[in-house]
Amino acid sequence: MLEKINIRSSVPVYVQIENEVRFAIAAGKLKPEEKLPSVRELSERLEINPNTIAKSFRDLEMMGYLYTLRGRGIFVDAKARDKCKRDCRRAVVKRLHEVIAEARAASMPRTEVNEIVKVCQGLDSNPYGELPKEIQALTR
Amino acid sequence: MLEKINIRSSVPVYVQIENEVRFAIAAGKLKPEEKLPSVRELSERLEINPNTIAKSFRDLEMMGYLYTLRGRGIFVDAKARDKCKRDCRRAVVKRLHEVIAEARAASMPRTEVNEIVKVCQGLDSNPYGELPKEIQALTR
Amino acid sequence: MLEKINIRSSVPVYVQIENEVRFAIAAGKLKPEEKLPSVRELSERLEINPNTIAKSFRDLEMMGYLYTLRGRGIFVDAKARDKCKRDCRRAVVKRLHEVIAEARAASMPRTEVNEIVKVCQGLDSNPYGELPKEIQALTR
Amino acid sequence: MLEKINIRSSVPVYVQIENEVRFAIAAGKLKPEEKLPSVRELSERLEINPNTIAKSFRDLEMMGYLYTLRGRGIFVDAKARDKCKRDCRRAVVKRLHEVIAEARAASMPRTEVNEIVKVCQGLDSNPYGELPKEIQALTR
DNA sequence: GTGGTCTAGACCACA
DNA sequence: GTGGTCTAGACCACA
Repeated sequence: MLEKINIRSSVPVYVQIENEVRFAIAAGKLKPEEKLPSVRELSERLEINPNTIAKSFRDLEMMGYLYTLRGRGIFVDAKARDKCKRDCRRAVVKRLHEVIAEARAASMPRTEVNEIVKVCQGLDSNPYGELPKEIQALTR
Repeated sequence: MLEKINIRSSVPVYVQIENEVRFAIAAGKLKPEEKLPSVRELSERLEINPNTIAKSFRDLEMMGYLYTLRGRGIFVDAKARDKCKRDCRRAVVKRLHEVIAEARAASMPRTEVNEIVKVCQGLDSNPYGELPKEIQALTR
Repeated sequence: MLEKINIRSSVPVYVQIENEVRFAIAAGKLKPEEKLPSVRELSERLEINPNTIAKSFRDLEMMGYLYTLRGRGIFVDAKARDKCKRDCRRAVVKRLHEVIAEARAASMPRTEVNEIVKVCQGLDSNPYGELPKEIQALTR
Repeated sequence: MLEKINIRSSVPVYVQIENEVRFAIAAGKLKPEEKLPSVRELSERLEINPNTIAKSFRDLEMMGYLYTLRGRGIFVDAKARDKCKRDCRRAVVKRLHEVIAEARAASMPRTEVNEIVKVCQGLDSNPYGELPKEIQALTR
């Protein structure tokens, strides 16, 4: 978990971290009541400013996914998974709508959009990493 | 053209303007060699600072979509349309890949993604405006 | 004369006109006391705003190259040729210095600069038109 | 680096900054991955508005010479040097062609051009500063 | 601390 | 009339 952070991505680092954690909770990789790695450990491992990681955890706590036990660490909320799934779905809906509306605005044929979706669905890649070659092939 | 600017969107105004122009070129609504409205006129019509409009036009010129004739105005480059289509396609591919990879990471079933795509494809909405009710219904 | 105006050049149209006239005087193609074409005729022939042509002629008059006889036209000053040669030389010196100093700043070897100069000296091309193919070959 | 900005020059300040940075990259004074001074620091040191500096950096980023890491700073792109050399060469070729073609148009003898080039090559002066006395001597 | 966005407005070059 | 340059300064996102 959290090995996929890409500081060159246009997606802010703190958003990438928040997303990684939420995706992990939604996917059941982070279990209810499981302890997260400490800010310090992550900061060193990922070579990311501790303030950035702390901000992500603070945000996730405010959103109700995590809770802090002072002196012990940060833990996954027991009811986080369902909430996570709903929120991830909401985000996906909003962004798919935006991209597809843009494609319409540029009068890209719907069939092309469908083909691109099909190729993307067939992969299992890091959203913030370099584009896989199957995707790069589509951009020509 | 260019009536859709939404100053409340998190997408910066200058990016919205650039996108609107590119979509219009790609869709053939702005013809090669056609003159764009003047910076001042747009600034008044859209109630946006002329510097912001000028920045968008400058960017689009650097990208090769527009060219300036001093004292006359700003025009659509003769070869802009093909370039625009390619670039718009590239952007759509990149972003669709990102969203769908996120959905995978959150282990959202592929069938759900397909359903959302289907609904979005059935609409013709402003990418930066308020979410249409059909889309809002999907977020619950 | 004055057929070489290129409205797409980054050199302003009025400067191109002024230069063309000065070069023609320096080269002896425009003789002392010779009458220039009227603003109106040039404006129509070159498809250039009459204000622009009038500005060029006004400037050239202020610089002492031309004089106006009201109702008759604009004429080349009798002593213009020597002055023109001096001024052209001055401009060439100033600009050659600037470009060569830039080449030094970018640490381009002096030998390369000399080679480029040699190729340019071998041609007889329009300064404001498209680059001739011998020059384009040098830019790779 | 960047001490040579001349606000009285007719070359716009942001262009001078862009050129200084490009020359420094081409000459190897700015190394790949090196961090540039911050916008604020330069703004204070050079007494130039931060917006102007930021514009230069933004342009250089769009041209592929620099990249930004949010919250960290602006850095030299790893592949910038070769690109820079090519682009600087291209600019020198284009401008040398223009000046020399002007000299031809004014029927200045080629030998004179060669002499001026020779003197310029013997100096190491700031392209945008005052003309050195050796050059001024040539303009009489 | 870093850079990015946007507004307001002066002033200029150009056609 | 057209766009370009530059300053000043507010406010924001990010690390």
